[in-house]
Amino acid sequence: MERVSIKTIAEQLGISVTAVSLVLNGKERGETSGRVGKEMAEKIRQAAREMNYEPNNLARGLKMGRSETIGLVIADISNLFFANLAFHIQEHAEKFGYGVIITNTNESDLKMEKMTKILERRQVDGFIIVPTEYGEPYVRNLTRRNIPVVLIDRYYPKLNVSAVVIDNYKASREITNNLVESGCRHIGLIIYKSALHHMKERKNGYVDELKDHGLFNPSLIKEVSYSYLSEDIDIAIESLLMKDETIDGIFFATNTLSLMGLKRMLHADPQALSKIKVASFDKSDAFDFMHVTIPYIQQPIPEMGKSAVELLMKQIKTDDKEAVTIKLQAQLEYNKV
Amino acid sequence: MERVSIKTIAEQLGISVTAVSLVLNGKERGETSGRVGKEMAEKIRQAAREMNYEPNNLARGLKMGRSETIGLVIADISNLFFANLAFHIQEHAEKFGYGVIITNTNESDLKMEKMTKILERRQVDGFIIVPTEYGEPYVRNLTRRNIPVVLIDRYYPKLNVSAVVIDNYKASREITNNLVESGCRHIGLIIYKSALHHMKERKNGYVDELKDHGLFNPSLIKEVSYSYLSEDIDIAIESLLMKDETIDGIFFATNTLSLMGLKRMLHADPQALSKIKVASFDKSDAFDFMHVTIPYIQQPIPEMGKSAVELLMKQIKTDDKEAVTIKLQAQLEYNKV
DNA sequence: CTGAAAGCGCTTACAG
DNA sequence: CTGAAAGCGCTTACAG
Repeated sequence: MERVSIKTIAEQLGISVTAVSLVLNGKERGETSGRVGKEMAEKIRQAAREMNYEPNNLARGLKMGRSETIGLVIADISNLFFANLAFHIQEHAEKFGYGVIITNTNESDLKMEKMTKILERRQVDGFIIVPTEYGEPYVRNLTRRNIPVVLIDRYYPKLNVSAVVIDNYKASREITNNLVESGCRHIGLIIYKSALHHMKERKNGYVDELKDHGLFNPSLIKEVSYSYLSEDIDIAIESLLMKDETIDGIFFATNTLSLMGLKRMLHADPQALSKIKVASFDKSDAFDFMHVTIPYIQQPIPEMGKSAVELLMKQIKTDDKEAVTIKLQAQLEYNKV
Repeated sequence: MERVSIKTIAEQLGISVTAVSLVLNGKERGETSGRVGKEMAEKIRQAAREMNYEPNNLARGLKMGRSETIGLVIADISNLFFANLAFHIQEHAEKFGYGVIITNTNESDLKMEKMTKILERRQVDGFIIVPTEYGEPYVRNLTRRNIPVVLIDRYYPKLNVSAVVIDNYKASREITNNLVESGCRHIGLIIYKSALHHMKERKNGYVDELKDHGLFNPSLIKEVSYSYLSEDIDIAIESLLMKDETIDGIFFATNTLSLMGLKRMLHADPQALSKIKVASFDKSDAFDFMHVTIPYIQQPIPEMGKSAVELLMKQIKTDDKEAVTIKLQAQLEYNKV
């Protein structure tokens, strides 16, 4: 059971590898390149089938200078939001005959540098990256060398790179407004302490919306750090619940934050949700089990994945390296009570 | 900004590519192959650094016949269990300098065939596969050609292939017994209708344990189909809750089933959990928000990923293709109430 | 200690 | 209509 290559087939049939390659790539009728007779073409195809020929994509990639592989750099594949994103990126890449190598950064810029380097060695044709805090230089390093890159979910505003994001500021205002409309007057925010632009936008949306209503109170903003998440959330919830009896709403800036925050809230006070209305960015499975309405921002994950792949493909297939930022619409939705 | 190859460096330094390759691979002191002088070696390393040389893994893979890539074939990356598994497989593969290409089958055997083929063309050195129902021929097709394969989470009992699984039968008995011990007498089972061995084991564990207690009632087993999941679960819950007033326990055979089943249960009757005790395979985030104790089987996901990678590496690096089945211990755990 | 050369499996410009 | 040959970027047996 030897490895069967194009050469094996050629020898078997007593013809040239050229003919075999041409036919198997459907180029036997090409203009510039040679043509192969109809019956010979059929013979080749049959032989390939019989011998279970499978092309070697490594060799093809080496010759063509294209690996037909996308490097996906995300924060953490075990986070449901990113897992969903990865799923859709993959499904869509497949339609272009592209494979996806997934790597995790765990929100570390050092790992981001490492992962982009590893993927580059593997000759990926382009990158889809969920950029981390302080990871800007590594993205710039890629684009400077004209390597196709599309950022997703987040982006660096000062960097001229294609990106697929949602309007975080607008979504944040919208959901904050929703809390206000439903009667909340003292709305806390639990958000990551981060230099990332989308976090700032979420914060600004909340701040501006509350200011417009004359309800802004900076002491109700609790910033937690990714590295000490569990501890910080405990403290944040504690301080919002205990120290401020008037609190009647909490906006969680991500699904992880809402999941952990809700646990802590309900642990501290099982009746907390009857006094405090909760809203969140992204959905969590747990929402469907709360007995109160929870508005959340539903990001259009399938479209985000699709757009990112398409933007990247355009960069790969053409020389059009112009940076395009696609802002998709997020929806305000509610859990089923 | 031209692509810098080993040749570029060689020309720059006026030496042979042999020397450059040897040094950059740390083989300048090799026994059989040539040796390179110390100062020349240093010069080469420095040039590589200065020129930002990155090796081309495609070329290396083609020459070596190894791509240092693992093909991961799972059912669905957006399922939390598999996402976690993928995460740990990746983290561990990285330690061996291996990358992971992830593909989804969505539980379809046809996609399994397609994905293994695609990954083979990409010259992956081995496969880690969560096998689907009726996917046996495609796994056999790989092993027959001596391609390294490790099955994970599930396996085909008749196929002699390495696998990393847990003792589903035992875990199922254990958790069923737990329900019995806590007083349940009429325990329903909601499980996938599937020919997959691990599902049968979960079912058998439940059946045998109940028989031992004289509590077995076949009409309490509800098998749902993957393709009509939502509808089937509705029907199953309906029939367990409505038609059988005596039911006092339900064992869900996977986390997806328990998540959807719980939603349906609580929708039908918000007080359902005070009358019916629930147990599950695998944890769901929602459990922490239930106000009752839910025992669940915690699979050792990090160890599963680690073992699978190690088994595969052994197959790849040695000629030892002997099939090894690793059965890991699952833990019975509880949500925090 | 060092280099010329073959070859991994492909694609394709070039020459018949 | 068809084939011989070069070359993608590596590694390594072989010969000096």
